[in-house]
Amino acid sequence: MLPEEFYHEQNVVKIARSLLGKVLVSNIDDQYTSGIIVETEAYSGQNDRASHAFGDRNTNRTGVMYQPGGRAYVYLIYGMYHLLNVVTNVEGKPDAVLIRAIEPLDGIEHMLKRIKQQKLTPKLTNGPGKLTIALGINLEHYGVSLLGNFLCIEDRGIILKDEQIASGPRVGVEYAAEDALRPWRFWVKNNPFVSKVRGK
DNA sequence: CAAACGATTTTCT
DNA sequence: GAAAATCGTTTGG
Repeated sequence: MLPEEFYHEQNVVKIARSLLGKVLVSNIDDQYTSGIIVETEAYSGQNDRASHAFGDRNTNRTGVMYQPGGRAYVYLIYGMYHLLNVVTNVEGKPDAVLIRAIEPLDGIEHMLKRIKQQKLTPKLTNGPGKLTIALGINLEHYGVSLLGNFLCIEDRGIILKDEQIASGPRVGVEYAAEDALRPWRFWVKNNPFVSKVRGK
């Protein structure tokens, strides 16, 4: 399991890049499931117009981002889907990395059952709203530690070379003015589990 | 207290 | 390509 210090790195973009190839593990409802992280996006605190914490909005919803790194920030989007973020940086610096896609590894049959599918296809986890269903993540896991039983991230020795990693503008943040252009989305090239860009 | 809206996905045409 | 599904958070009166 990754040490607490990993999440305290001050450069959230650096963490987003290095989370690729790590393994996200959930142990929820006595079901052990996991997947390799293949797509992430960095959200950088008060100065990022795309971040929920832009303008120093420390509310009940965004509060966990102000905690020290190493927790999960789970929230509901469009009234139907949960998205999972990894809180980073130190206390008072609301940075987070959105996990957009994973490649299923352990407990695939449990994940298929959760998302009501028969066989393994990229549709299982190739989107931020779907991987949370597959891993059994919901609002009950808002603020849980990534160093605890329910959720954690492991390094299983998967090494990605720079040429296997692509980066570009983030998804769904066109409203964020100049911040929308920042290449803070990272994904593994040619990996079928990376999410498709919406509407194309 | 009421109303609008979003870091998405699926389905239908 | 367009639209619906659906609810906690935010914003305004």
